[in-house]
Amino acid sequence: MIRDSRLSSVLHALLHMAEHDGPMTSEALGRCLAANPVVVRRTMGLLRDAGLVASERGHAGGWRIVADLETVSLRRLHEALGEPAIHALGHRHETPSCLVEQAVNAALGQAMAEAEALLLDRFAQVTLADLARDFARRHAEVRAQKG
Amino acid sequence: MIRDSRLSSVLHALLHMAEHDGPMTSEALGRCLAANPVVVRRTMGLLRDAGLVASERGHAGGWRIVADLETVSLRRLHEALGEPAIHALGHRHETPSCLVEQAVNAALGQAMAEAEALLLDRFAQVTLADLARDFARRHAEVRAQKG
DNA sequence: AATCATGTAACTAGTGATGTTACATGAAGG
DNA sequence: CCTTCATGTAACATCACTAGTTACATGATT
Ligand code: FES
Ligand code: FES
Repeated sequence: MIRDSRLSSVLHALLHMAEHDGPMTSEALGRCLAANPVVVRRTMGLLRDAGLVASERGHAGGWRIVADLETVSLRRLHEALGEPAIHALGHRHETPSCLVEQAVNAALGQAMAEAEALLLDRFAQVTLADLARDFARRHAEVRAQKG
Repeated sequence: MIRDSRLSSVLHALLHMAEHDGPMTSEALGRCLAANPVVVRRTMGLLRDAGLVASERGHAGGWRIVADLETVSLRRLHEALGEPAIHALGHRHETPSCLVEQAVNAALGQAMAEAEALLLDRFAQVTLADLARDFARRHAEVRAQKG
């Protein structure tokens, strides 16, 4: 089980919703993601708290996007999910008194900080609209091959 | 205990060993790392399998470095540890049939691959000797401040 | 009123490093 | 020889975290 696939999940869900008319229920999204509806609510609830989606109960209820696809970047979604840890590696002690460990943490920490900065920068430069366009391109390719 | 701190641990241990005459026991290293001696053996055993350190039993036994500090990079240590996953994030499905998920995985995967490549590159450019020199510099700084 | 769908709490499952106990194996010293 | 020391390794517990599941309350629509 990979550690955290929520960013991947919400992206899949959001693009689905973008291509879909009207709200989508947690159960429908759960079927698409092969995930449990309660987990969908749990995760989408974080996006709702961030003002990116809205939820409604009752008949014809479900989830819908309330943000502009052009302005929502992967980084904003990452933040909406609570900025979970990106790296699986870490230090043993954060603020060691030992000089050796300080040297080790400095070297490791700098490399990891650079990698994290790069990743967040890439995340900031990709929007939901970009992904929707990429999907449309892939879709057209497949149709062209079949036809 | 939140994440994988083995690379940090072995770096700390190796630099300790580098500054120390004769082999160091797992118990002594465990005291320095605030770790269990069995865990030390477990982790150092991977470095031994990679030919970076040697272990001996009995009186005056313990661990010692058998590689050149100048040639052992953080990346080589990372490999010796079995190249554990660097990212805490991941995809839900690796090879999805759904085009939406393919687009999502492509975008996420590229960003993560770039970040991982950068991190491994930084790891490749730092050797144990570099860290030892950094430690010596910090040590001199502290002595200068005290004196 | 019945139905649908979210909101949320509470619990379980699975994963992987780390902690711990226990015992076998081999090397040095007496 | 035999005691001591230290590694080698198995087996199991612990911890943190996401994901899965069950159960029930709440609110909106019909
Ligand atoms: S399963 Fe619905 S588009 Fe991915
Ligand atoms: S505790 Fe020994 S140098 Fe870090």
